[in-house]
Amino acid sequence: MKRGYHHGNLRQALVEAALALIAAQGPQGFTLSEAAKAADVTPAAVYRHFAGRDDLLAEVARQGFDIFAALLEYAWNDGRPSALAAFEATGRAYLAFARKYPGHYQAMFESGLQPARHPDLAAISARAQTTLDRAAAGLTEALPPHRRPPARMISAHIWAMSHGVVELFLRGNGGSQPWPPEDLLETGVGIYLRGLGLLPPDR
Amino acid sequence: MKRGYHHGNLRQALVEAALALIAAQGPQGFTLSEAAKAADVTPAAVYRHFAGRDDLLAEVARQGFDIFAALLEYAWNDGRPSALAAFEATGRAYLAFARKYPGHYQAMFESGLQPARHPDLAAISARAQTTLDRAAAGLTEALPPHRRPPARMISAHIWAMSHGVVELFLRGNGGSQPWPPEDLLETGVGIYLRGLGLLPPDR
DNA sequence: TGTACATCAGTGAACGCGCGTTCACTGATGTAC
DNA sequence: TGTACATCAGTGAACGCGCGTTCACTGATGTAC
Repeated sequence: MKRGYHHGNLRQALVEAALALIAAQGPQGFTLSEAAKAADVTPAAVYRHFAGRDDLLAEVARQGFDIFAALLEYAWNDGRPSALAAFEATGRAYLAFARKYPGHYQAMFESGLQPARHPDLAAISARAQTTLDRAAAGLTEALPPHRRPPARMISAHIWAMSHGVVELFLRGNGGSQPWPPEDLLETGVGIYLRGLGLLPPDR
Repeated sequence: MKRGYHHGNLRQALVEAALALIAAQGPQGFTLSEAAKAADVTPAAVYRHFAGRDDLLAEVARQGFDIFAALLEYAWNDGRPSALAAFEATGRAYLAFARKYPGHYQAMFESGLQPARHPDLAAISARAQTTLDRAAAGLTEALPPHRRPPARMISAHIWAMSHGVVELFLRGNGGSQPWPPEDLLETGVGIYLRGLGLLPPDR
């Protein structure tokens, strides 16, 4: 793509360069200078669009949370066709996001940046959390109140298992397993739902 | 502690300095130079004991896997007093290890070093994996064969949930939750075991 | 329609810093006689 | 028991490198008249 002195959309080009670097080398393999070079621009030019390295990284994470929340909401689809089916779709969407957007995922969960220092980040990540909570709440409505755990607890369990599968079996930190991550998550969530009493105990 | 020209046990002192740095600042916050400084020694002295930065980090991880495998084996205790109780103890031991040895844990699972490049590391981590597998296998013996999932799959599920709880709720990457990580893991594993048919469905 | 000018995105050089690593060396330790 | 000497753990200075960041600047763009 030709360009002259002015880039056109350097801000987004830098975000995408950062994404590629993170996806290829992990969140610590990303440097401001390399992102600038990948965008065919001097490192100093970055400062026209971001306050510095951390700010660029935060923007990557912010866009990630945006996509993440949208994907989860789409998968949840207001609990249709059934709370159970929608819940399972949400779990699958989690893993699909991690697989399809590895740069975003790592910026969000493995880059070590504190959401406290970027308030908009905390807000938008809360949106994703809310979707997970709603999916869990919809699920538990089928349960009699006396054995209905808090929705927030269920979403935490599912989130933990999903995140664990991503870190250990998608990223490979847990060595190789005989099953693809998708199958591991699906069976794990299935057993868990059986334990909640939402799936028949036998097979 | 007084010391003269010779340190006495610099090798282990460097490992411990690295552990403290990793625990305090994450696996990327550790540098060879700072570890040397913490051990009150010139950076060049490190090369008397390690091939370089990566080698020191790998030794930290190796010692971590050693402790980890031992703790899991101790908790499993050959399936006594019952396979179920021993399995639950193993799950608790996982989280206890992550809490008590944060430097080791991060070096093992978050430092991004490839076990392939350190063969002894791969071997010793397989030992921990084997303990988890055995615990899962002992557990499933109580199940009728027709609904007995592979032990390796069960251990992968539990490992994923445990690791997820550590990363999200112990390290704080998942925001704050109303429950301590220990409770989240305990309830999550409980529901999962119910789903396997190993705990009574009601309460 | 043409020109003067304000705006501001990107340049290029420079900075101080900490990193991992190397090298010739020094001085403490412990062993042989 | 005392001395000469080999061993080798740690020193101190230096290296090249890439990092994030700053600064005065330049030149493209688009608007006012």
